[in-house]
Amino acid sequence: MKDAPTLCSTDPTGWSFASRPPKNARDKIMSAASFLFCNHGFAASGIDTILSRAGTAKATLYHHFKSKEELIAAVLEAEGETWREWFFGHLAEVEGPARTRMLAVFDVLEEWFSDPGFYGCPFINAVAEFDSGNDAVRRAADLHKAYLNTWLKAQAMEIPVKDVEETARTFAVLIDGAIVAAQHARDPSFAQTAKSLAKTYLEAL
Amino acid sequence: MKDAPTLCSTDPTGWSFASRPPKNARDKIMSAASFLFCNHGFAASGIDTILSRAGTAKATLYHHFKSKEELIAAVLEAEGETWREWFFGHLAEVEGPARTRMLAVFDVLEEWFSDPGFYGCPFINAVAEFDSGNDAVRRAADLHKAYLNTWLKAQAMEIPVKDVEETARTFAVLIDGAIVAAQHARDPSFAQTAKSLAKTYLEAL
DNA sequence: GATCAATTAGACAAGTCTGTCTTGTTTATA
DNA sequence: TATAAACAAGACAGACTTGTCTAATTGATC
Repeated sequence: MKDAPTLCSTDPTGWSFASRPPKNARDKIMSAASFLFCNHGFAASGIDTILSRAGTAKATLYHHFKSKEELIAAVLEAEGETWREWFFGHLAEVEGPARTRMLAVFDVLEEWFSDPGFYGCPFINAVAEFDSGNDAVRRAADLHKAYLNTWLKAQAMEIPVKDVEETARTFAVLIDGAIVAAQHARDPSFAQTAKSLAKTYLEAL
Repeated sequence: MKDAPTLCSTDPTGWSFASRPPKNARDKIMSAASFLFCNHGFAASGIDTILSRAGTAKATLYHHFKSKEELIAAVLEAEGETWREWFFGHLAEVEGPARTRMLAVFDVLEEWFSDPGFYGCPFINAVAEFDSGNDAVRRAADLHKAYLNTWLKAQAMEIPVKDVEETARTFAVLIDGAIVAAQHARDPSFAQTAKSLAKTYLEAL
């Protein structure tokens, strides 16, 4: 896996979205939008600000995306894909049984939390801001959660555990809790709090 | 304790903020703003929309609050106070040792999650939307978290546990995780997932 | 070299946003 | 009853919003 996370949060220069200097205008826009949405919120980031950061023309943005809403959805999808690639990539490198991999989740999370530009999970933040007001956002968030849930269930089956679904739900609570607690307190070590809780849970199964 | 929660989320009519039919214009504005901020987001709720819902005049709003930012801060403070009164009030009624009270947290949470108008935690949502962009919001969120932390530590000392601070952190992760998971999946039963995890944690101490 | 898509630059429309101000009315209280 | 605070109604300013449109320019491909 790459040594540095490739999330939008990790690079204040903003060239972080996919994989370094974006050449075409579309990527430049996505990169700038990712950075601004994640750091200042979706509604708070205006089209003109995004364009000014991207250094592109307005007509170009509306050539690639039919509306701001579509841009938001595209950014969330791309951001999610980048994140999952990084996250699951790290976990795939973990040696040992599925149980070890499940616990390693929280070490990878801590690395994420430790990034100076960590802003929380874009999907949690997006649902917090829009919730019922934007179907595309909800769909993107649901998809992201589904990916995570699938991975967790696969690990749980491999351990194996009796109630795979419940184990996945348990880890979902721990992951979300660690993210939010770390974001609010600006303290990456909440990942370790969640990890030792996860260890206790697995031992008690 | 009152039989019905008094949170802004619980009453679509919007007369829920503090304690039923608000008489003065200030309360009407707070009530309308609470409802709209919580259900549609802070940036998405315009002053005119709030005024139209509150049935008050614009000059009245700016007579009581010097800006929208101040209104947001006031709403968060009031919303937090109402929530804590309801939450800790419920828990104070729980009979038995501190350990039982700690676990009852998740039953009270489930009741909250089960409200049809449950929109997640206003503070989590506010930090997600503003984060670094609004000091008053962060202060209100920090204060809310501090209240919860104090309560958790008091219970942990009463149990008693060895590391009071770590137990409080553990419960903070569980509570935040349950809130976010329940909000995203629209499934109140995540409270019980967190509860059984908490039980395992306390038993393993 | 010609053609077509991508892009730039910016004016512009039409609406929304917060916040101010004026004028007059209600309400509570001393 | 007199006085002051609270409130209503709404015009208005000025800035900002998303999105459209025109016109000129670049770049790649046939």
